Amino acid sequence: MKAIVDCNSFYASCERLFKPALNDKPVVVLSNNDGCIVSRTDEAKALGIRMAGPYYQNKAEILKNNVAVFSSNYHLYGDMSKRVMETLRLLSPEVEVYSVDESFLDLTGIASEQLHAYALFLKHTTELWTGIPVSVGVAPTKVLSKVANRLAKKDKKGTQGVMILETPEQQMEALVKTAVEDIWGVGNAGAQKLRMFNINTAWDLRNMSEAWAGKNLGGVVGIRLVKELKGIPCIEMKDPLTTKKMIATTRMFGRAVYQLHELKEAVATYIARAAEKLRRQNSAAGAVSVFVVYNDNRAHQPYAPSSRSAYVTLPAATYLTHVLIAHIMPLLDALYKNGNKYIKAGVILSNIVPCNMVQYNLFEQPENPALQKLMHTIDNLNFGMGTDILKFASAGTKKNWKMRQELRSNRFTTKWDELCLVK
DNA sequence: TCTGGGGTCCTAGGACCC
DNA sequence: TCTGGGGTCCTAGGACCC
Repeated sequence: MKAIVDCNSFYASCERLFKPALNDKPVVVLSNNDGCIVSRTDEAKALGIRMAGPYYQNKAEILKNNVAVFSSNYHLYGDMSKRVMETLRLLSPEVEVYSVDESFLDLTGIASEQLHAYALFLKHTTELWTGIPVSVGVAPTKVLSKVANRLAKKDKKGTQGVMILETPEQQMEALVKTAVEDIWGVGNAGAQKLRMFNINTAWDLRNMSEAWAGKNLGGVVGIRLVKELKGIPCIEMKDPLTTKKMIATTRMFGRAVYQLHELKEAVATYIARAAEKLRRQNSAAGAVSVFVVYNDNRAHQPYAPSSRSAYVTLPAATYLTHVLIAHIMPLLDALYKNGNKYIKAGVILSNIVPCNMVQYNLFEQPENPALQKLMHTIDNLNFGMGTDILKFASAGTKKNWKMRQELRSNRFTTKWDELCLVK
């Protein structure tokens, strides 16, 4: 059996933790640039505030109902996430961190009659140790455990935030109550197609043949999905040591940018951030691409931006920030068009390899060990003393293109000067 | 005025090889 | 008159996730 432990309204719960007066009150958290609503408490959901809805469109409703609003505070959420995951690792031998707010646990070896008590124990211990409320779904497959988790979360009183789907009867009851668009792995396109075939619930889909799913639901993906719904595991636990195959840093600008030198500053900053992530997993990148998003002046549609991108394969894989910058800047020169209004840019590192396996050739010599040490030192200083204590000159110093975050709470758990004060 | 950021996996189709 | 078949590798793009 597998469990999924999922934090309830994770970002909003992190904010509540340091403002207990907000317990039982509606709270929402916004995306970067205070653009969209990305986390809502049950009270905010009950007001009809939609997930991923633009903030400005919900502002009236938010003001009227006295909803507490926060900008994203990734220092705080990242640190709380780490605490939750560390707690789970102490309680269970095999934990796969699936996202910032959820993990799969392998429950092999726990007897049937113990499952419910164990799931409750996971939930209570996590909440006691971290202060973050969670829901737990348990089932033979990952897809079914997500079904269980969703129902547990929807009916917290009735289920105590825990649901086990072990017997065929339990599974049928849960699947009948789950609409196709609420199944993990079924998106908008898939749901529409299923509805056309008059397949409306997860139970309907479970009863289709694998051959049908293979033909109509995207080949192997569809077959896997139907099997998982039937209780046959196809999506296994992932090795926690796997490294990322792609590393991206992309941002909307806080205000539009017109000048090439500003665009270059922003992109150099993103490269530095991406290279940091690369070094953290001891990898090197063999290719890098850059893209810019802009509104040109002829565009009459209010939100119909265009984009351009460029790609370069490096002579040898590298994790050195300045080497990456040197390869990207000429691409940016070529992409830039004077007069365009730039609203976003990003870099994507790919062809990622472990840094001790870099292939050199006749013309590319291995990195100088001194440079390796320099990167290590920069990373350590930036980590210990705050991001951007040390940086490359090409990243600029003014950064007036940086994103807006007007409603950010304190970084209570990661900055000395922002600790919670107790009178 | 105003709509995020960072990932994974799969498929189709082209280039190339013998 | 008549012009194969099978395989691999790579890339772009779509769908999906939180």
